[in-house]
Amino acid sequence: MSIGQVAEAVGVATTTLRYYERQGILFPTERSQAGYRLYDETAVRRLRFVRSAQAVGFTLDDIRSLLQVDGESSCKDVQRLIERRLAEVNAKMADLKRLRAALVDAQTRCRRSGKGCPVLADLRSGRTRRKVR
Amino acid sequence: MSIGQVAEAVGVATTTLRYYERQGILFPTERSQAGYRLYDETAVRRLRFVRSAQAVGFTLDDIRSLLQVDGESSCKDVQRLIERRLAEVNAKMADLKRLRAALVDAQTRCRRSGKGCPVLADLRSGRTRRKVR
DNA sequence: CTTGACCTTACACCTAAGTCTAAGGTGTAT
DNA sequence: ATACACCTTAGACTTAGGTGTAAGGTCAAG
Repeated sequence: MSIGQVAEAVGVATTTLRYYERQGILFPTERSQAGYRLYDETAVRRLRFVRSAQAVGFTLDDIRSLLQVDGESSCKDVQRLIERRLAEVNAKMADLKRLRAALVDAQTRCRRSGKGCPVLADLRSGRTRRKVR
Repeated sequence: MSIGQVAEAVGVATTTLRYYERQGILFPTERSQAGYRLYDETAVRRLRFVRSAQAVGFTLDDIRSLLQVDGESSCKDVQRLIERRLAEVNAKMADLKRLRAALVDAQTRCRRSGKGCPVLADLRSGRTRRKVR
């Protein structure tokens, strides 16, 4: 398969495939006599793997290690990555919850106020919500 | 206050303060005769506000609009802005929830498996969870 | 045999939120 | 008066994940 066919099959730009190659993530199995990259079916699967992993928030760095692990090691490395990512997600959600509470609070006070803006007043007086992280 | 004092007070690099100035987010109230930036207390409050907002994922662009409202606009604008932020925050949280569910699921299956990695197997076979974001 | 779609390379550019560097001016403590 | 910490500017660099451009080679169809 040519680079364009693989790209088409997975829904990715050909430039992205070349980029992945530079990043050590996906290589063509061979080159045509004209120098064209030639891929086989496993490239498509591998590429889909990359995109799925990205969709779940893994970086290309993470994915490179995942792909290196792929084949021999137990789940240990994968679990470590998941754990780390999960901690990040949880922290972010806690942050967002706090922010949302603050916004809802501001909204409520804003609606109740007859004149003047309590939120602006707060902001000006520096009464900001507690510093996060 | 000098740039260094403000930076120290808020726990930010002086270079960051100059960067914020270039970005139209925080300006010194005046300059010393030598050209040194001079800030007052409101700068510290404003800066803390910026850092809090950043900590929960607002971009400097977002923050600039928030701060612009601060100066002159009416409560209506603030409410509109709050509404928009709230929608963004809720969307972000929904994304994160979906992401977390996928991660937890992967983790669970990972832990249950005796040998081989079900996550890698899944991803390799292209059986991905629904795409997030 | 030329047009158009596709491929190659190398290199520059993009966003975001800064950080680093060079080359120089200022303020103060000893 | 000199060492040292601090300040100034402009401009280049950083990370991540690519995108865009220039200049050219290849392949199939008409």
